[in-house]
Amino acid sequence: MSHTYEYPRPALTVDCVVFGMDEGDLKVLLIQRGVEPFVGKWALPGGFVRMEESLEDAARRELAEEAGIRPSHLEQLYTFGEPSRDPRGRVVTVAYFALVKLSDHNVVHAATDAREAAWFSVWDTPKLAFDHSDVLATALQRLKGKVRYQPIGFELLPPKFTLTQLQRLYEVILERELDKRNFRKKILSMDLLEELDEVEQDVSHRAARLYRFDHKKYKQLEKAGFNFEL
Amino acid sequence: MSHTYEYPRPALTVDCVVFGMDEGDLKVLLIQRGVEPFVGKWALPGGFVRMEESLEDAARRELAEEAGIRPSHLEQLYTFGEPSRDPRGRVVTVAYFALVKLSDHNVVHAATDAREAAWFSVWDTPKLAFDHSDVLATALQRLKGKVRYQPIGFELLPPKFTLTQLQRLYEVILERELDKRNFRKKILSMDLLEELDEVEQDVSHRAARLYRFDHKKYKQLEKAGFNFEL
DNA sequence: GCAAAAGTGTTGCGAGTACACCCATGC
DNA sequence: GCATGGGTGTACTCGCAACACTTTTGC
Repeated sequence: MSHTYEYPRPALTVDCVVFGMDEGDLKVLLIQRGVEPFVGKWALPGGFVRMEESLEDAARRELAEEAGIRPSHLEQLYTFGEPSRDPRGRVVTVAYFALVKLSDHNVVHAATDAREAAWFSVWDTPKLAFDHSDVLATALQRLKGKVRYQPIGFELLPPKFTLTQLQRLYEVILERELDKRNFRKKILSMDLLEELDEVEQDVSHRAARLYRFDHKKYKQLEKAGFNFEL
Repeated sequence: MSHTYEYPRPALTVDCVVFGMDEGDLKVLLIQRGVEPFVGKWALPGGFVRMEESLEDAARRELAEEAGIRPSHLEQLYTFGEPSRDPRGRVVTVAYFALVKLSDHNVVHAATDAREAAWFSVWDTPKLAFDHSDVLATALQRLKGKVRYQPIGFELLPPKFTLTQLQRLYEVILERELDKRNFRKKILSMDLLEELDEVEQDVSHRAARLYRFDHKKYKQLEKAGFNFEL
């Protein structure tokens, strides 16, 4: 055991920005804090990293514990380590970025340890604890950038979706309107969507055809040098 | 002081991948380790984060201490935290990505603490300590991706450079040849280069005109919604 | 029959790519 | 005078953006 171990160390946490799409509204999962500091304030789900788990495992564990959520996409976002970011002392946090299908039974059970969990529109969140507003802003930026050149948007939709749903998703994330015909042309020409023999139900107008994203085909095309774009 | 502080914590380090461009060869800075583990092996410069400094400050400090280098570009790359990545125990490292102008007096003094520092071609490095090969690979990927949509390539060149130098830089990083006329047309049309009334010296052929990258103009255009691309 | 959303093609423009020759300089 | 790299313009292609009307369904 080396001498380096005798120096004081920053504490290490993970925090997760979990996005979900609810009927054309982009939501983020927040937890109401039950302990000091910032008791009662809303914050990103997260917690301390244990000695024997990887960072990603820690993120998954916290999400399961605090909200009963198993994200369909999870990636590391950024590490925040300003000395003053936590009033308790030096705490460095590795932020993760997650996408979930709200359709799944990801209906957010109340958390294990008496805190509350809830979905907020990303355009209208309360003031957050710590530097979590910065973390959220960074995550939004990442989502906006990445959705255009990687097909991660599908992780926010139910397995079967209409093209209009897909278009709305892009419009909300990119914060601009898209042309219906051009959008359909582009996305269908990539040949990544499986056209199903089903239509949406219970709508009071012409029912739209349902599609499924073909993960396998995408992996194949990707290996062959194909690049998803918008 | 909360109970959370009584749990054991991972140690926290920073490691830096520093790139330099040497006459058409892309180089990375490595340090020969002077202490266990991996004594004598080559590794990325780095070290433990102190309690009172930010992560970026830690990266800058280590670069100054170990190699006397002050990078012209420094950004966070990725955080590596597999429990088994360090034989001494749990060590999480925040990797940084740096670019330096080799022309500057960044000639790598021998390091402070008896270790040696040297530049290696990125295509021909020795086996590295820890998971530093993964870190290097991640950094190369980032450089390759980022150089196309952000004008960071200039941080690898001397303040005054020729268009051919610039083109070689892109060719080396992107690992493909570019067309001279198209390259010049594109880069000049962005109006980011200041055409100087000077030419390169001491070449045994027609001397090329020198240019300078206009950082100020770029910042302005960026604010106005301009996007650099290739 | 009316409201509401689904579905469907064509055209013009601009950006990217491919491509070859003469010029200036040092030796 | 020859070797070495510097410097320059055009034509074709393809992808992107703009744009409006008919169809289906529920009420």
